[in-house]
Amino acid sequence: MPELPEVETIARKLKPQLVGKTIQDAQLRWQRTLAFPSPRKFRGLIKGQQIQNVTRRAKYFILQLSDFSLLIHLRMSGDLLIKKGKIKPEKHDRLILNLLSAEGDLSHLVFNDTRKFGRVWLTANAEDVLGKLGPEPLSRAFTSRWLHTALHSRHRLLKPLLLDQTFLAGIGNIYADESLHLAKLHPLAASDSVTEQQAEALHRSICQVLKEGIRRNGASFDWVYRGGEYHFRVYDRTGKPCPVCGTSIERILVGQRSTHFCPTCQRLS
DNA sequence: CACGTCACCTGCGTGC
DNA sequence: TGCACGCAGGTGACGT
Repeated sequence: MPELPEVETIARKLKPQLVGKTIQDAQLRWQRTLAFPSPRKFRGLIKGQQIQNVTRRAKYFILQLSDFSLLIHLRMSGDLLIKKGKIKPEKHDRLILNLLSAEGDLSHLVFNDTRKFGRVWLTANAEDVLGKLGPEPLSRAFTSRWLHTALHSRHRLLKPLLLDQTFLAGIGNIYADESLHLAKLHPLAASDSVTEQQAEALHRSICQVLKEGIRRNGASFDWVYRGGEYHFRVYDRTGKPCPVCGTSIERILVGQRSTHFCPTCQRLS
């Protein structure tokens, strides 16, 4: 489900509710949700850990604990919720952490994930999981110079390259389509054919759509994440008018992923 | 190295 | 109403 803006939105909301809480116990309700370590070790290690910070790297949540990092990836259908008091698990709750505040109040961090693709890691070395990720698009490391050079260091189609988390980390199917449209670049363009001006436009567009996503608290789909108000330009708008020129938005498959673009604004040279 | 295919999962909308 | 089918925000393991 969530891409960088959705994860950032959730992380900002969770942080004040989690920092300072102590993890009393964990209920793992779907074994494969836990990527590392084994369920037995996980439960032993996480008990008594205090949550010291909540941050984000790409589409991963990082819960900084006393002695470990708890990393969470929501993949397609995951969500993180806080519930207060006593609770009974819902159908798709995969992991529940029982939390205790300094005042002795009970609450729960619930990882709900319909499709079971989401994963959780408990590790002393977060780099083992995050080490292969490309730069953060909203960091100072991501510049249009870097992007232009990086695009020319490979021969790939633009859209699949934007989705490659080792190239640039945090963009998913929505924001890839949205940034290519804003930059007036065709999703099937070859990465090493992009001019310096086009790379500048793409850099600007990526930053703009991600910031817009964060400002609007992410995008919403009625069946999963609610509350966000990011407005799609092309994504999920097949047959509807391009907001720039009015041409009908087209949908094609690129690398097995649904891809939306304006055939007038985004020419393949 | 680049790309295609499949696997992992459940649920929803569509059309017959 | 029932049922088959296609589709979904992600990633990783294969094979060519």
